[in-house]
Amino acid sequence: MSSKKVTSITPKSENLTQWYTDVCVKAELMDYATTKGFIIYRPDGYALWESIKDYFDKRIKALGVRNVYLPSLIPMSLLKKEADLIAGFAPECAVITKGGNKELAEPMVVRPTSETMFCDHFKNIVHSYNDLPVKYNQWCSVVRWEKTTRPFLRGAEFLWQEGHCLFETENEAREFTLTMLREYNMIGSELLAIPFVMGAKPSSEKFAGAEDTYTIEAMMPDGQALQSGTSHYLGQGFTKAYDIKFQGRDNKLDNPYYISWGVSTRLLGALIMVHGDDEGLVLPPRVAPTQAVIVPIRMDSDPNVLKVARELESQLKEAGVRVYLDDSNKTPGWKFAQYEMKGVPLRIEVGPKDIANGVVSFTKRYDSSKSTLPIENLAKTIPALLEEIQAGMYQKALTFLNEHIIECHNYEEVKEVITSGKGFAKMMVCSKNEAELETKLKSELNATPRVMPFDQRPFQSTDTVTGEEGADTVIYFARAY
RNA sequence: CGGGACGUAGCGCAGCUUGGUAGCGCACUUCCUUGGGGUGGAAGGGGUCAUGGGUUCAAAUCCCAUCGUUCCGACCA
Repeated sequence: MSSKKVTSITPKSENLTQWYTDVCVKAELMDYATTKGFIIYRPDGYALWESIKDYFDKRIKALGVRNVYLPSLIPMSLLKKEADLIAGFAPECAVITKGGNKELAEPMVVRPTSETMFCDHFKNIVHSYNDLPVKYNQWCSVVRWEKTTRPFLRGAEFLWQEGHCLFETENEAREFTLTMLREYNMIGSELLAIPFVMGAKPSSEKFAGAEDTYTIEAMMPDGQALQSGTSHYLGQGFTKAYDIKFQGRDNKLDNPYYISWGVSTRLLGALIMVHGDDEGLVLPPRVAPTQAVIVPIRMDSDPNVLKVARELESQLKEAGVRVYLDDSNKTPGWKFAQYEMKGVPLRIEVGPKDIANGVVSFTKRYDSSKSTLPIENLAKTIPALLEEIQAGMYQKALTFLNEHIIECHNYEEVKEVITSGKGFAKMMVCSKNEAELETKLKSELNATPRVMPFDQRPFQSTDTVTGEEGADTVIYFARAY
């Protein structure tokens, strides 16, 4: 391969964070905005979010969730009603104190999350058990005044969806909390080709005001964890604080059970990190804005090339493939590098030799494998190939995840796994030791308990660190983004 | 929020030490050439040197401050 003349990306192995930033900028997913800490979503970046949104919006509507929109500004007094929430979010709130030239009687907070606004509204619309359940969601942006920001992974403003639902009973609420977590997991398995670890957060990592927080955690290339989506069982804490009451079947007043759930544009960060390589972005076909690019070879000297390429383009479009024919006068080599950088899953080459042989050449982005397909029937074989790529990418990521969840039998092994970036340290823990363990791993290894996976099959009976008998919990510890 | 690096054309950089009114590569425009891994050539267009102040006859260059980006930590989705 010749030296990269147009753009170059820091190798992934040399400096992962620099590599990540390079890919975000050079694959034209985002640009930095003049407003500090904020980014501009460029078309190729926003398209990824739209894919996720389109997919997920259909899914939640099928579950009876309806979309709403609430104000982006929250009066300070309203936010303060739930003590844990304000304690958790106050340090990162943006506050507006003036309207026009006039000092506001009460400061307004730009929403960091909307539990308070939803609750304030819910108390007006919920009166009886007949009004339940309420299943609302909103697509919006939220603002959190972060000290340090990274494109997609942590920004002062990010796009997300926040689901807010009320139920008559605890069981229904808990069940839907987990339903949504499974939906999040499917965004990974069905769309982004990212395998997640599903499970519960230990209490120290729970959402401010939640009784239980469930998470999907992704494995980053450096073995660190990325919390990629959360679903919270909030119990009655909020509904009591905000005085939401309904008359039950027993004629008595009760507070409904509340849950909230969210995924954000952080998923784009996960997508970039999990699949990207030294050549740039690698996209799974189902989210890729362009699924296949056709590169004509020697199109000027052989007029037949462009003719065949155009036929192929319209054939594939008709078959529902998001295809792009690059008939610009750039050289093929330039085009190859360009679309690799942008992560296009499949490159199709059409040249005189191919036409003579009755085939097209193709290269899969994710594993660089090259082959040919007969030129007949491409409207069938290309979509099948794209699905094969999707599945291949998921398998590759799943293998990586499994190889980097490492059972640890003593503290030395935990230390080795964490400090050498090998992945998640899978530990057996006696619940009574959990708090102490957290403190120890936090201070000594900078690792936190990421998740208590739903798969709680024990791999030994003794506590990984203390060696005591009676270890009852499987926990993954890791460094986190 | 601490520590380091950086800010000069769309991108990547040189120029700064030793002040004298801005340059290179890529990208862009036109033409030719080439075309199966970033072709080669010719002619062009594009910059109040991050911002503000100071020193000076004169500042990209020296001094002070501010802002921004980035990397490494701490903190948080």
